[in-house]
Amino acid sequence: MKSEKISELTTNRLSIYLRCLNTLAAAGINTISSQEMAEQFNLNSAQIRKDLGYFGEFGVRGVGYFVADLSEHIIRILGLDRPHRVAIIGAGRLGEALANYKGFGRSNFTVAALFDNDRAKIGARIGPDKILVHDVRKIERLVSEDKIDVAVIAVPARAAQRVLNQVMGAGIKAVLNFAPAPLTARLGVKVKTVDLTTSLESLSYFLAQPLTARVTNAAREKTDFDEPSLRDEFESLIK
Amino acid sequence: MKSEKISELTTNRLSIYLRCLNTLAAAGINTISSQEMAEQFNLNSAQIRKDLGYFGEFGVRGVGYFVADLSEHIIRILGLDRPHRVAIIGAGRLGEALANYKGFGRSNFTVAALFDNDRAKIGARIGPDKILVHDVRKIERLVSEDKIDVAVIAVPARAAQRVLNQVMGAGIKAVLNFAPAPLTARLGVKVKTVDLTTSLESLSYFLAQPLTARVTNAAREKTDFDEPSLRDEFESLIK
DNA sequence: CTCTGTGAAGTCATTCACAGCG
DNA sequence: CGCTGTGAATGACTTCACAGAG
Repeated sequence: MKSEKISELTTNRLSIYLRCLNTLAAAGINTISSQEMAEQFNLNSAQIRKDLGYFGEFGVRGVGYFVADLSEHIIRILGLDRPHRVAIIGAGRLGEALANYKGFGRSNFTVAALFDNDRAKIGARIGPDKILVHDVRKIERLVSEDKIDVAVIAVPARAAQRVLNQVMGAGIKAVLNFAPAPLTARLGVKVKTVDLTTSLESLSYFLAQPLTARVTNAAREKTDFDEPSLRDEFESLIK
Repeated sequence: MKSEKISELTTNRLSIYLRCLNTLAAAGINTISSQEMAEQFNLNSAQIRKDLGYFGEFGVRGVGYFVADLSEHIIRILGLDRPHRVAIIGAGRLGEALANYKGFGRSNFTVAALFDNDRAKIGARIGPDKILVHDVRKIERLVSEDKIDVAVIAVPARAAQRVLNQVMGAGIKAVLNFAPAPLTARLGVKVKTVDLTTSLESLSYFLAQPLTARVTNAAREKTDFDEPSLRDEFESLIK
C-alpha cells in the first residue's frame, strides 16, 4: 500500500471495476485476470493493475483476482462499507426522479430528505414513494438529526451557489451538482458537477467534424468511458 | 487555425466558456480578457487562450475578446449554429424529465421523439408537454423522417447495449448514455456516458479519506470542474 | 503598456515491458 | 508457465513565460 495522491480518474475507475465485478459474480465467475476483465469490459489491463496497486496487492500471480475478494476490497477502499445519507435539494422533475431512484441502495446510499424553497411544494409528498418535501431553511437541523453526509443540488443555476452555501453551512462535505453553474466551494468540500449541456454540446462538436476525423477519433477511443457510467438498478429512475 | 486533434477536455471547456460568455453578455459586458474571465469563473487564463488558439485568433492584443464575437465563434466551432434533433429512448422517470427539459433550446437541440418498449406506455402522452411515446421498433423510420441526429439512452443497464445497437442501426452517430453499462459502439459513433453511481462512489471515497488529505486535495483543485456543468434554463428539468 | 498567441517546460496519466512470485 | 505488481518510457494535458501585436 503506497500513500501517493490518488487521482479522481482512478477512483472513478474503481467504481467501474466494482460494477464489472458484480456482473462477473452474477455470472458465477469466481476468478478473473486483469486481461480477461479488460477484454470483456473495454478496459486496459495494465491500468486495472496499476489502479489496484495504489491500494495493495489483491491478486494472485499466475492466477488473477478472486472476484468476491476484490469486490470486498474495492467496497472498502471507496468507503461503501459505511452507509451514506443523501439530501436532495430541489423538488423539481430531476429532484423527484432522483429521490425515487432505487439504485442508490447498492452503493449504500439512502435518500434521507428532499428540500425545496417553493411554498407550494413544502409539506407535499412527492412521487410513488411519497417523499416529504422539507423547507430548505431547515436543512441545517435535518442534516445533523439525520446524519446526512452528501447533498445533491438539483435547483436552477441561479440558485445553485446559494444552495451550496447553505449546504456547506450545514456541515456537508460532499456535493453532487446537477446545476449548470460554476460553483465555488470552501476548502475541504468536494463538489462534483454533472453537466448535461456540456455533454450535448461536446457531442455536437463531434457531429460537426468531417466523417474522416470522426472515425479517426473513434478509433483512438474504444468506447467512451471518460466520464462516469451507472449501475444495474437504474430501473427506478428509468422504468 | 491549426488542424491538430482536439481533445474532448477542450470541447467541454468551450461549452463552459460559452456559458460564461452568456452570463457576461447578460450582465452587459462587451469585452473581456482571458485573465478577467479566469478570475470570475474559476478558470485558467492560459488554458482559455490555448483552447481558443486551436481554432483561430479571436482576441485583440492589449484588449481581450469581444464577448458577442467570441460567443459566435464558439457556437460555430461547436456546431451549435445548426439545429440538432434528439430522440430519447426510455420513457421512465428520467426519460420523462429529459423530454420535458426546456434548456435544450439554447444549444439548438430539440427533443423530437420519445421511445419505449413497454406496451403500457406506447401511445401514451407523457408529462406537461404531452409528448407521445413511440414504439422503440419504429426508431429507424422516425430517425430518417424526423432528421434525428442525437439519441439519449435512458433505459436500464441490461437493455442499454441492445438500444445502442438499434440506435446505431438507425444511423445515429452521437449518443448520450445515462445507463450504467459499459457500452461498445461501432467506429464513427460517439457515446458519452453520464454515470450517477460512479460520481457518488467517487464522492464516497473522498469522504472516506482523513480530513487532512481531503483538505490537501481540495487545495489543489479550486472548484471541481473536471466534469461537465449545465446551462441557465435547467429550470424545466428542475422546477 | 496590456494582453494575446504560442513554443517550451512542467506535471500528470497511461501504457509498456519485464522481474519475479506462486 | 501465467499473471501480478511496478519501475521506466511514453504520451497527454496544463501551466509558464515571453515575443510581439495593437
